[in-house]
Amino acid sequence: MSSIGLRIISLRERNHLTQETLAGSLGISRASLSHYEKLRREPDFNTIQKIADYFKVSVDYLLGRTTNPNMVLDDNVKDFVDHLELSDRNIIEKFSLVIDGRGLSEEEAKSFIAFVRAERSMK
Amino acid sequence: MSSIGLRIISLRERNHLTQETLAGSLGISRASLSHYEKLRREPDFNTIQKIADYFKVSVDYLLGRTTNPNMVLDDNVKDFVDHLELSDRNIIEKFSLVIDGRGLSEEEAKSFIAFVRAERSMK
DNA sequence: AATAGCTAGATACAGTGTGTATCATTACAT
DNA sequence: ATGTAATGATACACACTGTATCTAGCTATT
Repeated sequence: MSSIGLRIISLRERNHLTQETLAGSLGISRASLSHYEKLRREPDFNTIQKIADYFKVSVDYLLGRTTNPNMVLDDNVKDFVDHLELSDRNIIEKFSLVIDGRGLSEEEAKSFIAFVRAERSMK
Repeated sequence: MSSIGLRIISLRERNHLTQETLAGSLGISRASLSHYEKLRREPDFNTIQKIADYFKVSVDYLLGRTTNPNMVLDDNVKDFVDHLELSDRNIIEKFSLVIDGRGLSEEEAKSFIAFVRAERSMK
């Protein structure tokens, strides 16, 4: 059902962290973290968001609702700009433009980018 | 901190549902739903995912996170646009939109939003 | 092989948080 | 005013969580 345990394990090991160190960073006990990984306990919203923030993934990813851990950080403009040399298509795939919790379709995002370029070229 | 309560209220009212009917659809008691909306209780992951699925939004959105990859997209885009709850200005501030290395001016962003709305309203 | 050190899984229990029934309150129409 | 629908608030039994602690596996060193 839920894959949050496997996701946390994967993220933790990918970053070469022990349960001990990660738990410390999250401000919880190692035992609690172990429980989350082994699906014996469910972290509360505060904790799951700390985990998401720590690994810079979405909560939906942690919950196994999406396979894409990438995300747009609203205040991380630099990261966004770093990827602007990609094609429109890649930009769209890399970042999900979201308004009010719901994403733009790929078509809309493409139109958006083309629209801004057209506007600018007029000046 | 968490805005899940307001999000649920907003989604529920947008869809003209009472606590009673929504709670029924989610398989929980009305009292529980009321608690979630008033931030007296935290739904477990199973329930919050039911809510996300029901309204076709992400869990990240429900939690009031500003990041949001891989949305569950709703085909009814027009309905979505009709119910944008943020002002244009808030949308602009929220996204820090950048194209071709240049941040969108407020004017550009407004044009974009108007553009998307116009596009969507045609469907 | 034995030991030590590190890491993670399992368990028990006190304490906290949750779901629900129930009551109170508000809003609104008649 | 009265009735009705909807929501907010409260109390309590119960379930779940966080943590300490114990156990076990693994690796390196001697």
